Amino acid sequence: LPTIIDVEQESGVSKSTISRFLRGMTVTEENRVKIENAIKKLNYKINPMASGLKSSKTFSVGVILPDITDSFFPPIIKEFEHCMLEHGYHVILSDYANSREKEIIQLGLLSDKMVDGIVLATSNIKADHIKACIDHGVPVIMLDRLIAGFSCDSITVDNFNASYRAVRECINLGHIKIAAVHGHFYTDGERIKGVKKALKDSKLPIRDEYFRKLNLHIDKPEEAIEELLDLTDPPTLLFCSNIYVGIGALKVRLKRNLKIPGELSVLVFDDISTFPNHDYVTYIKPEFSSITQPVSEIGKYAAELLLQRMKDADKNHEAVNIELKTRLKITQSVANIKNDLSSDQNK
Amino acid sequence: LPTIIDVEQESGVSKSTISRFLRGMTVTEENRVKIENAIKKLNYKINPMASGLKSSKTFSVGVILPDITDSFFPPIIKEFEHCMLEHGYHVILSDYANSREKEIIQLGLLSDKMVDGIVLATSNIKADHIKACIDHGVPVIMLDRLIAGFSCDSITVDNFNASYRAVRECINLGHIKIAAVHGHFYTDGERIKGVKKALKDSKLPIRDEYFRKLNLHIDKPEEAIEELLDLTDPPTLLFCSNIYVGIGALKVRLKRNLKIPGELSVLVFDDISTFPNHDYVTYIKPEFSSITQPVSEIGKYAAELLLQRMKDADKNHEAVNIELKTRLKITQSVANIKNDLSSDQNK
DNA sequence: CTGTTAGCGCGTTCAT
DNA sequence: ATGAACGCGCTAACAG
Repeated sequence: LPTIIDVEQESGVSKSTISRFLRGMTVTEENRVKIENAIKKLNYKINPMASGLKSSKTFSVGVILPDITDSFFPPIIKEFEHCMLEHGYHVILSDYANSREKEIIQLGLLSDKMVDGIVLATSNIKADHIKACIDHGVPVIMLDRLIAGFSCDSITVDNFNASYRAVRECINLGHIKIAAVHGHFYTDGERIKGVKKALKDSKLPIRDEYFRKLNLHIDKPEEAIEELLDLTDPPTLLFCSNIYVGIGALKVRLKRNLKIPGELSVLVFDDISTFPNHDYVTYIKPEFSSITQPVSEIGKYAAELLLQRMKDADKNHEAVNIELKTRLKITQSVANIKNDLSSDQNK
Repeated sequence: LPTIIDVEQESGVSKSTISRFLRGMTVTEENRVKIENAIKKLNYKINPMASGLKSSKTFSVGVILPDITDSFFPPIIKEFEHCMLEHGYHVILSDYANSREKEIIQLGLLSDKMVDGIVLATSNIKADHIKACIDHGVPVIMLDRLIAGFSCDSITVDNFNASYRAVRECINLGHIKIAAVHGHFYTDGERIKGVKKALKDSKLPIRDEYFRKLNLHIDKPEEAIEELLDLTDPPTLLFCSNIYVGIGALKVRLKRNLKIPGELSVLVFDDISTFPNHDYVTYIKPEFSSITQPVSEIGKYAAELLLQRMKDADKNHEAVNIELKTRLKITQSVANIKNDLSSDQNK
């Protein structure tokens, strides 16, 4: 492989001038031509390792995820990788298989590998590993999930507010008996807080038997949902705090031939039909009401924020929290109970 | 950051001995202790760029895919990344967005970046870029798709044989009017060859109007399927050459409330229910008959073959083609016509 | 098995 | 704007 010295000899220009040219600094028109010709002739490529040894830049960034087969992530990564590539960065993918320990290990490995930055969707509730990484000079952007009491750059969505507003809408449609099935992660927590706040603000009771917290790596949401349906006083509306619970609702629907919204109204945080290879669920009518996350934007903003942090890596920044807006779509899957009972209350 | 020289001073052992120790060569017990203590005390980490500058190894490999949101790939990548990590390699992800040109660019970029190896699911029909990459000393493993007339290490599945045998089974069940909807990629081609061979070997006619080749980036398989159904002499069995066509069949099924197998028997290459977040389709009965690909194994074998190639990079190997076995599952979605017509032919 | 020495290819002072 | 010289941190070839 040709080195910069070969270019030096071929072009007759000294290698420091070539090096300057290579990083976009001004060079005599005459030298520019000589250099370009020599580079083309030799098919010279800069050696990233030699370059990185001096500059301490690898031009690669890490993305650390709990599970790449979770269909939520690929669209985010796709956009992220696209943006990073435009700026000359490669993306290293790390799947930590929902293991908190492995997450910590992966973060350490990437940091040791001297990636220039990291995007992390954490499953941990302590942030020591992240703090250590940042202290080592590697900027970290938290994706989708935060850690309580830890301030860090992040990209999330309006979990709390979106859930709050969605449930308020359902309450306005007359729903009083509102249940929720959810997981035990950060996002689930925020969303359920929104649900409960909506109930509270509408002076509705929060009934413990209607709130089912699951470990979605173990528990089957469809079972929890069936149990809710089989209560002597079942809910009229089910809030599914994520796609897995939404899919659980779909299973129950298919299994019991459940009438939506006749027997149960359903609202899902996430929109199954927008997930990869899932568009066919739109043929199961009525579609579940949904809260759509802007996955491409999540990837885009993660890239932009990370690029910014890497640009001025030395400076101390305030942590920036970018909270993207979701889109609420109430479909026929949520019954208008109020209309049925008292149509005079409509404006 | 501490360097090997700091360890040298701290431990009193020369840096070349330290370097040897670091790459697992034998060292005096006495020195081992000194070195380990110094490393621990200083929290020394090897500098991958300085190391790579000498050894020309980055300990990272590239995976180049047409579309990471295609649910076929994430499980493969997951396993691949897992295996590579165990051997100290990181995985760089490159999505070329189904663009043949971008695929070529991405391969060049990764090769320039001096990754130690590459796994590629190509969309190209010429192999110049791959040849160039291998000539530069970067081993390439082709994944899922081959290029006609180009010999290269690869991991595929038994597209031809699996399709052949599946269709033979259906023919044995009495099917004569067999249609197929398929895409224009390598795998589709192999599978359709298998279908046609099965028809030929059973002395059944290959009716042009039953074979629909689509550009799945543009054409909607559900439309082609509906057209087949609306023929004056419609097929009794539909072969879907990939998951997208299978999903098209699912759409038609849901949209027209199609009776399976009453109005149409369906066989899909790929099993929708095994795709991420898709297990709920098992509640739509009867499940489509399917040919399941061993996705984890694909990732595992790709990793193993690549590791082997990187180990003895200088030697010239014969190209190895690993063809993994799929699993056929004929369900109630394929009608037993023969039984209905002539139960006396059963043994 | 150890330590000494000489680069790997490039970035970055300096003087000019 | 340019060229000469040094050093980034590590590995490998050598002599001991």
